[in-house]
Amino acid sequence: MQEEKKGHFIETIITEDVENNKNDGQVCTRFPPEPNGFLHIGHAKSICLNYNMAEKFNGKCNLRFDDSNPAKEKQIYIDSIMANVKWLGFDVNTPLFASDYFQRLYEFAIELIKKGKAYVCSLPPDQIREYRGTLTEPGKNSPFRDRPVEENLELFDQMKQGVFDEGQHTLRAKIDMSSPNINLRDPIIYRVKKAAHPRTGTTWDIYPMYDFTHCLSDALEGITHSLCSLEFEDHRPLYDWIIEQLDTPCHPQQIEFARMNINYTVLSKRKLQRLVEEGHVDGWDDPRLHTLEGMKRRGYTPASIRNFCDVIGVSKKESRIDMGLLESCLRDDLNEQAPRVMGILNPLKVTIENYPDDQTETLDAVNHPKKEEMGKRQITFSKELYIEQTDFMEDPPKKFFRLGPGREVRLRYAYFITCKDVVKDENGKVIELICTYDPETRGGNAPDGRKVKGTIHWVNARDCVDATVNLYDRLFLDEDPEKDQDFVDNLNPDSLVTLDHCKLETSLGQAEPEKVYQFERMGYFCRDTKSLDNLVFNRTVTLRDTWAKVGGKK
RNA sequence: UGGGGCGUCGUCAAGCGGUAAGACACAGGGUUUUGAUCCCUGCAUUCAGAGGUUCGAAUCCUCUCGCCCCAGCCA
Repeated sequence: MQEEKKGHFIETIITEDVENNKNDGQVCTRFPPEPNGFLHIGHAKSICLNYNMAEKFNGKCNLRFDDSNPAKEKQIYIDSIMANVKWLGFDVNTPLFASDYFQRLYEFAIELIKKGKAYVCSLPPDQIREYRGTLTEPGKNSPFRDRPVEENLELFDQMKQGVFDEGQHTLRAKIDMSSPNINLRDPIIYRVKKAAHPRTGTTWDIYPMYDFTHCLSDALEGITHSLCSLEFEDHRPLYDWIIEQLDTPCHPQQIEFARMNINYTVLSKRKLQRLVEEGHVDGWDDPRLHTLEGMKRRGYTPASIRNFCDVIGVSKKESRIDMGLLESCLRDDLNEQAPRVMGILNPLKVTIENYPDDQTETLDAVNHPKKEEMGKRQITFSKELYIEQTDFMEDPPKKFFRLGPGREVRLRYAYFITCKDVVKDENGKVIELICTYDPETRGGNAPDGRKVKGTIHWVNARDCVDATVNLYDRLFLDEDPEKDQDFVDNLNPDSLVTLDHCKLETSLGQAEPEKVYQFERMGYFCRDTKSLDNLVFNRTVTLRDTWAKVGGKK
């Protein structure tokens, strides 16, 4: 009854199709990755779009690998892609492969030849290019364009038998060499390729090209709406042409949308690959990368990514989304889900001079301020503590609510403490604070109603664990890393800062991998899955920090 | 200079002839044992520009400008 919103343009199109009972009112989409690399956040947009449209209209979405180029495809990519799609929360129980259609595709090619709509061209690659013409000049017909059907059939069969080398012959669709749309200038639909295919091995010596494979695979699967990115808009006439020539089960409708771009990062396979190969990052799953593997390791949740894809919308306008929006979606989810803990990144020793030397007491701490069901945990307190270096200033400005000489603050869940003295090393660096505590403020409230401006986090120096923490920041300095420069020259030298000997509350010693915790006041962190032998945490994202923004600190 | 697309707030994005949704960001204010969260409030007399049609246009027409994609036996 409140469902009045129209949705994006693709949803509008599908809605109308269903209302008009097109395809019997059925909706079937597909996500068609080529297994030649790892998935990134841009793919997530397509995944969510396709699966969501299918779900919304009670249809289904096929995960279909577009594996028609054995020279570039590998099983590890297939495995990773499946794992990523599943991780995002979508069904991958029955993956499909274009390679499963190779025999049928071959038969379709024969049908085309018999109809006089395709021919074997024996022009070498450079000649094919020359004959194709340019953007402004028409191409010219191949001298092999009018080969008799029988000869075409025979040659094509020989191509299949493997009697020719790569590049010697191709099968081309006979369309129009003078078309202003270059894709229609007798496009190659089959080529000789002697590489072993991850799934079909060496059974084939010829492989269908994308334009031939994709539309026919869609048709064979009964896809109703074939959603792809803008650069395929020029291919649509070819998509339709092929379907129209052949006797196919249906004629899917190709609809194009703009792919995702995000500022301060790069998303193309080629660029990601270069970052990995040149060693600018740790690998495909480096937490600074927006590959799904990297984001997972960074601590991104599937829900946050799905929500992000939902929030950014779908249109035909090329856009660059603000990284801040991605982070906002992340924080939204993490704020709800992440249990709170305390951890000190840059420790500053604090000694409570009026606290009994050997005493240790236990205090209650809630795991989530708004979700009582997440329970409580107990933390210990003693004479020796650690607080964050940034929570103390020797000469604090008026608006600084934290600790300074003579100032009083609340230690979260514990007591009010007052800084009495500052201990420095020979270089004048503050290395320890001597404080007193008010025994009356146990739990954090003063019976006399006294207020403090600040509450800071802390850790018991006698009961904590040592950890290494990776602080990640955006990988590039400029919003558009490619503007006027090679993007690798724009890498942020501080995109990774590693901190050793961070002091965390003991419970974190058993932190589960892939679980994200909020280190109160510091951000969200998760155990690094690549270094489980040691206690290493990755910062997923910082907390919003108005104080830092005002210029209070770095 | 061929063809195909796109131009609405800083960034995304609704809008489909009836007088500019929402989100993020930003700026104020409130609550708060995270300077977090949460909660209010503000934030496009204007829709790339110029003409035109109309009682009325971001929405229709014309022209202009800007940006993206296409000449792989990649997808």
